[in-house]
Amino acid sequence: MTIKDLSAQTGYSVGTVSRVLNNQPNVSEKARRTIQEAAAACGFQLNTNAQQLKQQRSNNILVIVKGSSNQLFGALVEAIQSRVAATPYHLVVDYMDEYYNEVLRAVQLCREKKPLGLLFLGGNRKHFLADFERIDVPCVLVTSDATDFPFRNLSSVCCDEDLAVKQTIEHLIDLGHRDIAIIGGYLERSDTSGRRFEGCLAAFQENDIPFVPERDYVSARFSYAEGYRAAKELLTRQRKYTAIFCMADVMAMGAIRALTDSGLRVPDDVSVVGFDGLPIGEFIVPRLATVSQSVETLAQRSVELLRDNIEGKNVCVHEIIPAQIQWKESARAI
Amino acid sequence: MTIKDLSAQTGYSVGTVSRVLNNQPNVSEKARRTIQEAAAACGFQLNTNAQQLKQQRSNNILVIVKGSSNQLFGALVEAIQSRVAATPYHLVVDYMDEYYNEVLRAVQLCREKKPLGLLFLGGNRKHFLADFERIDVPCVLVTSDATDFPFRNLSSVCCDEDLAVKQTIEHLIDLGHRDIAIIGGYLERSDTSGRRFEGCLAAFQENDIPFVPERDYVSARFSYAEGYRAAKELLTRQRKYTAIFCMADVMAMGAIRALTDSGLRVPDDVSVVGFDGLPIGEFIVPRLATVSQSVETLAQRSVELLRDNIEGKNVCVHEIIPAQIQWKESARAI
DNA sequence: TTGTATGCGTTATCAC
DNA sequence: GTGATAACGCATACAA
Repeated sequence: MTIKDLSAQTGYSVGTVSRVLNNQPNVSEKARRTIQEAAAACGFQLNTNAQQLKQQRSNNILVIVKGSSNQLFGALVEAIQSRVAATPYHLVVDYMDEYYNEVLRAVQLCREKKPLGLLFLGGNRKHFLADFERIDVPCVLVTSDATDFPFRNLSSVCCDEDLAVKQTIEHLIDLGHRDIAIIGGYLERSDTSGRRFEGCLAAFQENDIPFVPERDYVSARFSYAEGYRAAKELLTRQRKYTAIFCMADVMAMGAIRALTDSGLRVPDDVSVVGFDGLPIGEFIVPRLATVSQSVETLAQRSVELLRDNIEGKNVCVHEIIPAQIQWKESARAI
Repeated sequence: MTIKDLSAQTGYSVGTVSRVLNNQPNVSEKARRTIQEAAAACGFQLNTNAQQLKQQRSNNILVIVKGSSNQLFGALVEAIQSRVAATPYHLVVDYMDEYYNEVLRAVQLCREKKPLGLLFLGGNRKHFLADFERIDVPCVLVTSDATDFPFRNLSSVCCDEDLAVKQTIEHLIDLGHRDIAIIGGYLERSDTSGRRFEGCLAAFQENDIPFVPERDYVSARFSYAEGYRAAKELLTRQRKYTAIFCMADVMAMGAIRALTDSGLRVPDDVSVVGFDGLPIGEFIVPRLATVSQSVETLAQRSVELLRDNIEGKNVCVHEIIPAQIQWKESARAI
């Protein structure tokens, strides 16, 4: 079934059929009705390949997701999905390893899929500086800040993570904690971790709390298992910690399990704070104290921004969304 | 950049260029080398739309996911993704609400995307019987059984869920439990729930354990929040339960939180058992007793089966994968 | 308002 | 082994 068949069937030319099917003007009401009915009757659908070949573009928005064990991104993809569903565009999702080069992957996919725009869920500074110039469609970097990148087609939406982390650590300090350990990502590879690390450092320095990265920081991937491992490792170190801040909820949950397995109670013996605000955090025992990023807001703003740019607004915006610090049962005063 | 440019650049005709780029025979080694080098030099990539328009098909495998809060499917998608990445095919993922009609959606997407084959993550019996005949590409139903469907292009891969559930309940009975409640899906809408429910009934009947669905069964969606709600509801009922079996780990975790909030301890006061074997289950306190489905095996077999059929084997297979019952801390003998 | 004709980038069928 | 050339299904500029 092609527009040619539809043309033969209705007596109108393919031109008119095409115009009707694309809701274009300059078609008589009668022709429109006739053709629409005929199309509906046989469940006609335009051939996307022919359409896109002719128009030299797809109507896809591409999401590039760094790391699939990061549940936050899973939730984000879902939220983005439902927002894009309300637009004329299609969403194509591409997952890749946490530490691969997302920009090179994007360059590749742009050639292959010719998307209208790109959403990066997570991104590494070095990769962008090295190769982003090769991408010419509008992009939005989500959960990282692109303010000081020299690219006119790259917007960003993220939380004020460093500030939120700083305030979180400071609140731990207010609660009486002096021996605080951090579990986070590999700083040399993860900008997100770097930014959150800055927040930690600032809090420690301004409050004269001793913190020696080599001793008090453990690197891990963003997963339950690695959070578990990292906490176990902390327990082998000399210093005795009363609080652990984890740069992701999944790590925090792994850490809580590790502490429990070692006979420590959370929060009685050790307070644990995560980052992300995953739904599951509300349901574990104890409820997880965390820095919550609004998945809905992140999704909404990034899709809106991308749409604006796809549709010609041509603005490069860097939005900061406030993170919400949620003090729940897993942290306490000492 | 098109094969025309490549043709002009290398002096060979578009025919030869096309042959080289598709690894076809009847090309001289010299031509092959020259053209491959030229293509590599400018990072040439065939235009998928033109290709698929000409060939009248895509090289996509489509996954239709029912319900996105079901973490099991999330894990499955990931596992499937990595397996398909090792094939010549591309994976396109489509998410839909837990209770929509996945078959109608599939019919629609087949017209639109012309995939080589379909993977259904979850499926409803009624929907298949009503409309599946409209789909003519190879399909695999994952996590549900399609043995008694009259379709030659529908295979299936799933666990022996009813048996596993029956054994699980029987083991609860062996542990001394007599007052057992069930939290599951809406039976009229979820075949999966129906099948697991059969397992429950069989166990109760064969062991003469009283079970009245109206009193001892609560319907919920597959999410943390609904598991929480369902458990709270159980607590308002007359009967006092010593064990709750939940048809999904997410429900079980919600239920544990609800019990804890009501001053009950798990497993001391109430044992809780889930279904799925999600990674997080290993990390919550207490570790979740569960019926574990091997995500890896499900993914592997369903992709292999689909590939076989796409590549012409034309067999319709229904595989049963053994579920593993894992007794962990959230259940105990009384 | 409608019809006609051209070309998008590829593959595949022929001739050579 | 290689080179023309005709489709594939559609959008669109232009003619009517």
